[in-house]
Amino acid sequence: MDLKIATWNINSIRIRLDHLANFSKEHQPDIIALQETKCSNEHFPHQALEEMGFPYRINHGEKAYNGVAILSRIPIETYGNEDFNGSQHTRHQAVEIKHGHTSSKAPLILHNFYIPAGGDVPDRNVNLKFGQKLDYLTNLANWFKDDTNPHSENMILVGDLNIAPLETDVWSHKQLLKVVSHTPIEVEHLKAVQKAGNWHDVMRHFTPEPEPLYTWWSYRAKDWRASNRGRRLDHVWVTPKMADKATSVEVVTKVRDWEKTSDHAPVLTTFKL
DNA sequence: ATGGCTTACAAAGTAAGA
Repeated sequence: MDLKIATWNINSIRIRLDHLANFSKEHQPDIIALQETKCSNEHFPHQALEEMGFPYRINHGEKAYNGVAILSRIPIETYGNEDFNGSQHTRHQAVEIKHGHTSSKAPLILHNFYIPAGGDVPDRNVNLKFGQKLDYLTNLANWFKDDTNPHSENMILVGDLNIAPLETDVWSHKQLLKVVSHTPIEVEHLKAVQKAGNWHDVMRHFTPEPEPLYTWWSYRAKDWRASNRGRRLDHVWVTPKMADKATSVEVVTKVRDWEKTSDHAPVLTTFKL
């Protein structure tokens, strides 16, 4: 079977329900992992999402900020959520995907992350948020290394990781070296997470360097396509067992053109199970 | 020219994004 998984920092789920409906209709994803839902569980728009064709929904949100959710057409069950830096922010949700095509005994796990943005100044001595971002990544790496945590050989990790690791993941490597999201210390921390879980970068498998690849463009540009000052902040990673099952990845830039859209474009990945 | 915009909020200016 084909399994289509989208990841999208939607920047408020409630204000963009129509966009979500249009995106779902056009691309027919089986599963959508959302970040920055900015919505407590109490106000989560279950009915609208049910009508959109997502009978399985897991929201892990809070009022006003952060928040992750996973919507699905096929059964999913929670596999846990972690607070990796003690901030009590809702930034992680893992689910088991019950796809029913069990060629392997190991469960198929999807991790959805919203990693802290990290504030303005890339120095933990003057900017607490930057320290919290680095700590989140350090603790995440340790969590993946620790065999007492629930892991599977079949895992997919998606989300807004808020770091553009490669030189061609940003519009200007030189001009962004001191800008939070592309500083060398953040890149090191992200690579440590990648190594700890033996994660493979699916987006760069299909679009190798040095081809530029972005998923986020600032709201402030008059014409985001013309200036094209993008960054690849959103990612799709897989464990080695899942790497050859991925058949395509698309950054759906068309959505970034929509009226009052998110500053992140959705990323759509297809797997053959 | 990276902050020019965008969001949430027991609402008029803050906080936060990145």
